[in-house]
Amino acid sequence: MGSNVMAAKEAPVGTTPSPTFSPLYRQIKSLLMQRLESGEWRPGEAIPSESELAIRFNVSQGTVRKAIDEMAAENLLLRRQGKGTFVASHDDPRAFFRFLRAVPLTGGIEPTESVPLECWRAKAGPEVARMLELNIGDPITIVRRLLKFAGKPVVVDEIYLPGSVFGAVTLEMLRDYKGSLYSFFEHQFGIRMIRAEERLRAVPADRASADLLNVAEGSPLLSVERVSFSYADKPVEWRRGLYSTNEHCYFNELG
Amino acid sequence: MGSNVMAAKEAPVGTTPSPTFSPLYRQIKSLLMQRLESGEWRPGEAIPSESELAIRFNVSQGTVRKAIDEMAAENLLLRRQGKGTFVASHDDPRAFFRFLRAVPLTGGIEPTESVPLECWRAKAGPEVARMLELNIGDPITIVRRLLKFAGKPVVVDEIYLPGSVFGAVTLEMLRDYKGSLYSFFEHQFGIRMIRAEERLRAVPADRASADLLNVAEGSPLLSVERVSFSYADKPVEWRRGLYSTNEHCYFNELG
DNA sequence: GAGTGGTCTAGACCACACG
DNA sequence: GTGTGGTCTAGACCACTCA
Repeated sequence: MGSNVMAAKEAPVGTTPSPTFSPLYRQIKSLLMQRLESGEWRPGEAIPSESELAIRFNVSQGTVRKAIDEMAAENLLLRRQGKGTFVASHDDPRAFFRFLRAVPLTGGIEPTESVPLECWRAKAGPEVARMLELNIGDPITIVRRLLKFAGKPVVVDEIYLPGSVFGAVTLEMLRDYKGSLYSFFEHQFGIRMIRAEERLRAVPADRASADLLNVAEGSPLLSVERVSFSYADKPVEWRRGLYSTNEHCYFNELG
Repeated sequence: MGSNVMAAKEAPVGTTPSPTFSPLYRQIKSLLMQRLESGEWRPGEAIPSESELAIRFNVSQGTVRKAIDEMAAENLLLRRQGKGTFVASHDDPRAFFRFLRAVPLTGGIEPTESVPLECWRAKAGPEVARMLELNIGDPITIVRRLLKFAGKPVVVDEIYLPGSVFGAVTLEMLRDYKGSLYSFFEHQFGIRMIRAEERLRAVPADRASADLLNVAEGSPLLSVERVSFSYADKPVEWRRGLYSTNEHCYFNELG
């Protein structure tokens, strides 16, 4: 019908048969993504209603709906019937469990507790620089913390953060904060993690980790290396966790 | 409009505010699931077109579409524009990678090869019985096999199957079959795996596994225990894999 | 009751595959 | 060209939340 936000076709021009065709709802999705990335709508806040967005973008409500559908499926937005559509947040316990796959072998759930151990500044070495798309020597912030399940130590994490964003993190801030680490990043630094890649291996326990986890030096630990991404696939955290898997395991569902 | 396949509301009757409301498209989805479970449409085959299903079920095409959308999102169906909608199959290499998360540390992909080692009958012990929802003592079939990446051994699997379904499996059949194990199950036994749960731990290598994987006895291995489910959440496979993670890792994406 | 998301419909048109 | 899935629209009505 009426003229839309942008041309329905982004000029093929080239020789390929259908190079860059993008349906309207994906263009709307892109616009919504831009709003999220720019921080115009913050985690936990409601975005405008479907009908208002439809008017604003000059498309039908169904088209807005399909854009939001996809973003809800990607856990970027959260729909609540009768209330509105909200920007996903790590304050939500569901997000917590999506990013922590350790569970007791016995089944059930146990109360978890994050114990920050250290926090210091350093310069990025080659590996961290590559993972976080930094230059070697760029400032980074490193956090070491222990994760306890039902009071028992289960995971030691070493977390590498770009100093440009997380330079102000201190051990005190971490200790004082009530909530998950990602919730902390969200509120204190305006960075929301939306996706992560993990690589798992089995490794022998080093002395320091063995002591922290109450296992014998050299006993097998589960090494979980993670790169977390914020909007626009920007890597903003690299971490390595060592999991004691005597009473817990890493749970994963394949579909 | 016209009368549909079933009542739009399944009589609340009780006192709860909205006990079992199920939208039309979910009822359609249930009907489609029944067709899949019954084997009326087999893996790889096309199901009737959306418009035909809409007529058959006396609903609009959009409603059928939404039902199929959900099933496609769950990897039960596969849509191919211009061709039709197909029952998902493990012949599809994409399914293979969804169920095998081992990748080279160096990145890239390597050719994989499954080497069946042994196949024998046994009776279900307490653990297997629980995992496969069998009775203790029920017949089971056990398969041991080695998974090689680029010619090198990386995973030893021990696979427990209910004898009632997989009693006819032999080492020769496994050796002769070209394709993945789940593809084999699909074609030879009509069982399609649609979902699996994995529990990962780090364990010391036993002598036999160490020899097969060319690692030292006692060195850390990644233990991956898996229960696979077919339609209607029926568990039909339990397996334990030991992964050598010196040159490979288990890759997982969190969203 | 007003506002929001959720469902369902009917119809038009587009993109793709295949003969 | 015919048939399939994919997009987009417009409108009606349902379910939920909150004031």
